[in-house]
Amino acid sequence: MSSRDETRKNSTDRISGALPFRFSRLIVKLNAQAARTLARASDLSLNQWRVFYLVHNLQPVTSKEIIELSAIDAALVSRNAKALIEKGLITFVRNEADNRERLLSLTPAGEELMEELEPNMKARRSFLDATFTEDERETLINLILRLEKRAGRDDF
Amino acid sequence: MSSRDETRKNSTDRISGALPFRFSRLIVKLNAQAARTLARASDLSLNQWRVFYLVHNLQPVTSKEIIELSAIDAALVSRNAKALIEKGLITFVRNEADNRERLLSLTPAGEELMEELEPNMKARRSFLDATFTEDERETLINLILRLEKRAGRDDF
DNA sequence: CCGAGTTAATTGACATGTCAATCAATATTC
DNA sequence: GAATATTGATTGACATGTCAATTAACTCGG
Repeated sequence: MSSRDETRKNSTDRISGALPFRFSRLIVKLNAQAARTLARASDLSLNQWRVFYLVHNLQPVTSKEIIELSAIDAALVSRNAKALIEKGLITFVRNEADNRERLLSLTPAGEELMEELEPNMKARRSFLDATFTEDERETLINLILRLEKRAGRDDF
Repeated sequence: MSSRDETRKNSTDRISGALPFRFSRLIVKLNAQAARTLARASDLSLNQWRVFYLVHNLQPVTSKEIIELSAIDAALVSRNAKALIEKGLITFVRNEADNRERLLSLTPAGEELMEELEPNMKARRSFLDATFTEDERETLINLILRLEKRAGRDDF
C-alpha cells in the first residue's frame, strides 16, 4: 500500500471512530429501514408513525407529553397529528380541566390500522434486539442514556 | 399511584426502552448540539459541515467516496458541496482518469475556516468521548457497528 | 379581578431533504 | 466499434422539517 493510501486509510479510520459520525450513519440506516417497513403496509411517514405509535400507547395524551417524551419538534408533532386526524386515524377532545390541551386518541380506524401495522414494526424491533444478548442490550441502552445527557449540554 | 398512572408508566418505560426510540432521541440532541456549536462560529449547516469535514480529511476526494463513507444521500452531498463551492470554501478539478468524477478539496479560505472551526468541534467530540472510559467507548462503537449491519437489512 | 407573565398548541415563511428523472462519461457485449 | 448498460453526479418537483411569531387559555401577584 502506498503511503498516500495509508494516510487516507488513517483519515477514514479516524473519522469512522468519531461518535457523532457513527451515530449519524446508524440513524440514516435505521430510518431508511423503518420507512421501508412502514411503506409496505401503509402510507404513513416515519414521523407520522412515531406520533401514531405514541398516541396508541399513551392515549389519551397531549401533544406536550409526546414532545417531551420523544424530543420531536413541537411543530412537527402538531403537523403530523393534523395529518393523522385528516386520515381519520386519530381524534382529540379538549381537556375539560385545561382548555389549551387536546387529548389525542386513536379512532376505530386507527386501532385497526395499528393492529395491521404493529406486528411488522414489532418484528423489526425484535430483529434489531436480536443483535444483542440481554446484557449487551442493557449496556447499550445505558451508554446511550449517558451520552444523551451530555448531548443535551448547550455549552458545546 | 393510581392504577391508570401505573399503566401509563409501564407504557412509557416500554417505549423508552425500544432501540429505535432511544436512538431517535439521541440523534435529535446530538444534531442540535452540533448545530449550536457550528452556528457560534460559522454559517454552515450541519450537513455542510459534514461534507466540509470529510473533504478536509480526505482531499482530494470524490462525491462518491463521501456518499459511501457517510451514508448521506447523493443529492444532499451534491447540493451541500455546491453551497460550499459558492461560499468559496472548496473547489474541484475533474479527474483526468475518469471525467465523470470531480475531485473536491479545500480552498485556502476553506483551510482557514477549518482551522477556526475544528478546535470547537473537536472540543465537543472530546466532551462527548469523556462520557466513557476507553473500554466503554470501544464497547459502544462495537455494539453500534453490529446494529448498523442489521439496520441495513431491507427485509424488515 | 386584572394585567403581566407563562404555557400548550398552531401557523407562516423559509430552509432543507427526498426521490425520480436526467445528463454525461465510461464499461461491456456482441 | 456500435449499441446497450452502468456509473458518477446533478437537477426539478415535491415533501418534510425548522424557527420565530402568533393565538388562546391559564396562573398569579398585587
